[in-house]
Amino acid sequence: MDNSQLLLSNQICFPLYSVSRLITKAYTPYLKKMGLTYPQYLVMMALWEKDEISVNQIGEQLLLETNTLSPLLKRMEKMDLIQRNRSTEDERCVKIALTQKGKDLKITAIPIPEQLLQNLLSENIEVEEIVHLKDMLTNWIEVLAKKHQSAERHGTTNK
Amino acid sequence: MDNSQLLLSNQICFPLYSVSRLITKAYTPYLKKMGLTYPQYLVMMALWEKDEISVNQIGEQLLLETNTLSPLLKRMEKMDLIQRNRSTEDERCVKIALTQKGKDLKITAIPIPEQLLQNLLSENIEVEEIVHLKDMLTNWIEVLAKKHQSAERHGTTNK
DNA sequence: TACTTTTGTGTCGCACACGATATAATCGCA
DNA sequence: TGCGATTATATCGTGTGCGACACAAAAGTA
Repeated sequence: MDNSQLLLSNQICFPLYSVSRLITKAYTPYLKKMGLTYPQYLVMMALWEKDEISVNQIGEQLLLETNTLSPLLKRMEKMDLIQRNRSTEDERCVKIALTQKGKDLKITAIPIPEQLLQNLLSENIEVEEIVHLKDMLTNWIEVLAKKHQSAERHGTTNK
Repeated sequence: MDNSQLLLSNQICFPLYSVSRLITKAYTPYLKKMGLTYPQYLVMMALWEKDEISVNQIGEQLLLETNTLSPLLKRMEKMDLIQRNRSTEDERCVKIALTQKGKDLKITAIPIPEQLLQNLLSENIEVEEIVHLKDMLTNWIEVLAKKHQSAERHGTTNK
């Protein structure tokens, strides 16, 4: 029987999974200095871009569910990086706002992407290749995330 | 100050992280029928390729540490998919062998990669793009994993 | 041989991810 | 207005990942 497709080397999933973890690992030493984990760093970047957004809005940007974000945000509140406040207009919403400490951390974070880039370049990976990869993946996100969202709306769980 | 690099949209890390999770999620319904999680599926693929290998060898292929694999393999043993036996030549090694049930599961698994591929193609993602992406990422793995291994050998923990 | 180092596996603790489900607030509509 | 459907957030349970560390077996070395 033909099982060549079952070879690890022939699947797109495994390289994606591995490279994602390897890149996260490459970030870790830099983030550790700030006391952040990688997903926490993503939340901070979302907030540095636009402050005072709801849990849901963060989830839409990072493609994370609230059941992942809720505990994560509570940890970040305990670290005094953010504040969680229930919105007055809509009591269901929890607005996430940066504390001064959270805002200040941005200065420390700014050089990190450049340092990571230099890391990759020193490994003989070309800038063009990185940009190309980023654009391809961003396109995939659009396609795959849209599918996921529409599946949610129409209810995949046939209870 | 210039902080354009801090934008989520300008980083390679975030698309990698998201697409990896989205692809894993695309696999989940197929794997669920077999009672496997995604990392368990990876272990099974490694074993279908070559049976009776050590925990370490699985870790080298999947780029996972033994502290991740040990509990995972114990769960798979409880599911009667594999057997764990300490090697007689080297008492430190634990050899992982497929059970009959584990071997039989391969038949069920064979059509999965093709189905996933069809999923992607129906989203207007070209085969050439997938192959291209796979090759690029496989190259990155080589570069990033080698770096990681050499860092381990020379000891990053300066105790 | 005795002792140090390395190797292979494992436990522990912490932080995600996410499916399933709960709960309260808001919305939509008859 | 009233009430079922939807929405926003959260809790719980399970399964990874991984840093730190433990421990025994094997390898290296004086």
